[in-house]
Amino acid sequence: MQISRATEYALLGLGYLAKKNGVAASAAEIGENEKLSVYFLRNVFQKLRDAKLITTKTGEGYLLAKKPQQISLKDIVEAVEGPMNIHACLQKKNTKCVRSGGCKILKTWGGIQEKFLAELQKVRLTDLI
Amino acid sequence: MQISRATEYALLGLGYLAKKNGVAASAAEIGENEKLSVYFLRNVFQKLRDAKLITTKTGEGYLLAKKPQQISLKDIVEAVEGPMNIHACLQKKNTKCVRSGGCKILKTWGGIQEKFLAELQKVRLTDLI
DNA sequence: TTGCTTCTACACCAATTTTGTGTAGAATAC
DNA sequence: GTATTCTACACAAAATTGGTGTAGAAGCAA
Repeated sequence: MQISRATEYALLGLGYLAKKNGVAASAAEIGENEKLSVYFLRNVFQKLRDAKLITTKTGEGYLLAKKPQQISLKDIVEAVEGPMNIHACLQKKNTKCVRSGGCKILKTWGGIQEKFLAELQKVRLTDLI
Repeated sequence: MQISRATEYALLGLGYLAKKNGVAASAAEIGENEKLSVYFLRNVFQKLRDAKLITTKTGEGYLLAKKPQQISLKDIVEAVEGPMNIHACLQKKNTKCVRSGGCKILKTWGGIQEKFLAELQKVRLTDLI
């Protein structure tokens, strides 16, 4: 299991913004300073904007929408990767599981996922810079 | 983030073996009963064998190598997906990170990963069937 | 021995996801 | 108006995942 590069882009980009402390930074500037593909960065930041973690100003760049303290790692990961679902049941929704142990497995993963998300929630952007 | 289908195959297959309680089951039998691709199942079981979670007997099938109580979810996940590494640093090994917040991020993910693995370690195959 | 079953160790391929590129256009500031 | 930068796509290369196929070896039983 791996955290995707997209999430890493988000963390580095947001970290950069946090350090600018309220001053907007363009995709070009962030890419330059953090050695990231500007093109890919733009895609990732679009998702962060959709999730309202940043605001944008055409002609100026990106800004954090909240204080770094108020942005959790969970917020970031979910913004970039979509709502997390550690275990994807092979079964289609609304059909009864045909497998011998299916549901027990699902419940177990559910518990693990909850704890994992709780850990992500604890970490704030301020802890990463 | 998602658990791969391969892991799901492993869990279902191992669960099936656990229920057979010491009687060997062939890939064909497991595939039939759990509604899984026999071809893919074979690939996954090869990995479980390399990790010594199961033993094989040509002509008969697969057997658990240990008691279900002694096989943890961590064992299974690591056997199938390889040693886990939640965060893959963009940086090449042995080069200093050029990014502004890189190392802090890496350390944080490391801690989260440890807790996650500890959770997986707690769960035994017996808990899944 | 022969025949049957089943695993083994590949190689291969299709589908999907991830990562990255490119561009026309709209918004904003100066 | 001009320069800058985001926006909303579409596109494509690369990597991964999921799945298929096969020749061969190993074990077992008659």
